[in-house]
Amino acid sequence: MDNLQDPLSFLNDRQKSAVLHTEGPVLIFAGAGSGKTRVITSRVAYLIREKGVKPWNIMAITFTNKAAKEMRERVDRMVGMGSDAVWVATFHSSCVRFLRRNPEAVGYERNFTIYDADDSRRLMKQVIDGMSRLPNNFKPRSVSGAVSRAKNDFMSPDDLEAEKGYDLYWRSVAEAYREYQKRLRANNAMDFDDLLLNSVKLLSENPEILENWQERFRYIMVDEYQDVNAVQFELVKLLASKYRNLCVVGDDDQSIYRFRGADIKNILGFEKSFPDAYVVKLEQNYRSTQTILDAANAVIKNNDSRRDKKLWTDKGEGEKIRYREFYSGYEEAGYVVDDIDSKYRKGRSLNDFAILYRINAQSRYFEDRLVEEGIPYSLVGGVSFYARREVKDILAYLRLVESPQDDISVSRILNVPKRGIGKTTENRVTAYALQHEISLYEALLRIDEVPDVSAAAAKKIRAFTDMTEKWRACLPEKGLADITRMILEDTDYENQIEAQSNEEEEERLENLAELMSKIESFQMNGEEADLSAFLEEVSLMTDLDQVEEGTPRVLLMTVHSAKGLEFPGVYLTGLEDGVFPGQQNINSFDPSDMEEERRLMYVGITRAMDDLTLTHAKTKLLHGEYQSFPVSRFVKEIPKELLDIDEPGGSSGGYLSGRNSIPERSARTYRGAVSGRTVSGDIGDGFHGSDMAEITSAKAATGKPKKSPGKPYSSLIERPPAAGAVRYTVGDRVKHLLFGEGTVKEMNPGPRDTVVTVDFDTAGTKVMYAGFAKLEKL
DNA sequence: AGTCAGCGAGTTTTT
DNA sequence: CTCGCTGACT
Repeated sequence: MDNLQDPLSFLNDRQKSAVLHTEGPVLIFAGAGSGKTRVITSRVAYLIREKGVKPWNIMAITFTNKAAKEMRERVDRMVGMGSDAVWVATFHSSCVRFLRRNPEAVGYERNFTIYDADDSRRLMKQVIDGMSRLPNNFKPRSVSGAVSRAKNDFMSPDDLEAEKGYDLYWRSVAEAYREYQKRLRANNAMDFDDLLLNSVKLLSENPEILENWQERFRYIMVDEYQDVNAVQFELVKLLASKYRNLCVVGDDDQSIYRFRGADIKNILGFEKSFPDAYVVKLEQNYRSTQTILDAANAVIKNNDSRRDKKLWTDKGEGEKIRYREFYSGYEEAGYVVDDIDSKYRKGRSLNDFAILYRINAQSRYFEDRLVEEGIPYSLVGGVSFYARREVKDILAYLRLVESPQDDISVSRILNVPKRGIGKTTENRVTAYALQHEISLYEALLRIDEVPDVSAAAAKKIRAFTDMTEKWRACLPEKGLADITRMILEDTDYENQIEAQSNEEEEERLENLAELMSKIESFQMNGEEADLSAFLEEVSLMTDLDQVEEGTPRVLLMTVHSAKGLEFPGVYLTGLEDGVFPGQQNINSFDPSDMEEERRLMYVGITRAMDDLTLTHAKTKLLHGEYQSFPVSRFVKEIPKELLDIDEPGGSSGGYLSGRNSIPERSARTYRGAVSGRTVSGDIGDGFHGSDMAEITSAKAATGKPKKSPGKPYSSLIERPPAAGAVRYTVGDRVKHLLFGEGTVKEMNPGPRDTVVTVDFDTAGTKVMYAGFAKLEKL
């Protein structure tokens, strides 16, 4: 006990009061970096050590596995013995545990499958394919989104139809929704929304089960409360309604998940649901310099719907925030990477830096540059490891072994790798299954009864089901890892990949090896490391959860992913009006859309501890076309005196020429890359300090201009245009493929190519590279 | 049954 | 630009 920290040490007065107020509802407004995790963990420790509360009567809910993991570690450290009985989990994994205990109460079997967004979209596509008379623009993606939003609002298909059924589109959404739910049920599967929804159903319809959990969780704490949606709020209310010891911690200014149903009203209106709530505001920030906080405050104060609060720190003023403007995204990335590089040379760890952007598509520029410079990086987000095709294929096999009712998995792998079971056969089996209301797999087992299937096809199908049955039979004695190996072997999966001999082949095999080793270490670590536990863990895992500490590397991620993290040096990039904030939010009629973007900016700024750099590229490749963007309105909301502004004169930044002074570094081998973007091999030798021509020729020399993040030179590097392409001059009328006709206003020699400004008759003024614009003189 | 070219469309953020 | 789908061809 003695080596454990006193729960109240290192807390300021406000934090202390939040910890000491253990009974009844508590609402903590915790500004960015105000030590909220410390408050929650201290509270847990205080409850156990000073109030004699049993560890198993305490629940702490978070949104991400990462947050849960961090909280778990800190609780362990502070509480010591018995801390493992404290329930620390995410909303989703908590729900899975509720549902696994009483699946029958919501009409499911214990081994139900969890569908991720991709599975769910596939199912929706099947549903839509089976519908007649579709409205225009009826795409799985948008329908899935609409259904998800309905679910997050507790709306059933009937509700949806009742509310919006006058409209053909929404009537069809309701119809698809109904069928989608039916099929989920038939597949013994739940999507992410169902995990929450069915948990609420379970608890609200079964008083004895609810009572059981209420008795268990006498003290409940919810982190990132601003992100809860209606269903999550209901769940929390149900669990807390008996003892009412509910402590929620959040920051309305950091609510950035509205698009997936999070409702800021839940935190702003908490006192309406719990009028006796004790409210604490934590405004002292322990993370950032005053300058950074001033900037954050200046931006966020432009939002109307928020609790007024103001972050402060005693950390001192610190450096000014650097604002840099560039002509292109390429230059922007060059600046950021070079800056990191020079700090790295001065002894800073690469772990000190994060490059943040609004949209994942922007990562390319930075990846390319980091690869050129030979700087290790990890990319969070994008296509996550478990969403990669080959990984999902193998997981689908495993799911099939676990739950034969899972039609989505069956149809995914029925002919993967190719085994001669074509679409025609699949359609026949599917029709038969639908008709007889059996699962696809069941129909495959009864292939002899399915009409019109050739003997040859039936034989192949029997080979497939025999294999599956064998795996299922072997599972109990062989275990997860061996079964996976058997699957790989029996399906000849790896050889099939090799046979394809395209350039992703190597990467795919690496991913499979990675999956295999993940499975092995999973099996080694847990006591109940069986197939279903693995599938469950994997289905709730995200990229961010896999970021490994240790290896020094720069992190690249979206601002969304960065929430909850902090870095000494942050590069907040792509600050263009139209990108951040995004065009659709600029166009939106709903002012709260812009407020959400502004909160995102606020989150981005407040990630920085000491150094913050804001960058803006005037021209960017978006939707396959160069477009010019003005600086983000959010940058303009920051008082000038907080900024160190250095706008390079003219269109070419001075830093590019300065690059030549960067000495060569020996080639470095690095690996890592979350999300399977493993970067390895000798990279960057000989090309440092190169100019564009060298890079381009080096590219040509490799003979592989194909873009692949794992390989040195991406096709996204802007190349010089074909020579002699420019046949017009200022004042000429020209025609553009997309923008139509216009007049050339300006032509400036850029660093690599002539920059043309054209005033289009209908599309407005565009700035573009002559080599790319392919303008035709009229 | 499988392959491949050509076309069109879509692009935010994620548990 | 890049993905995914369709449809024609082998």
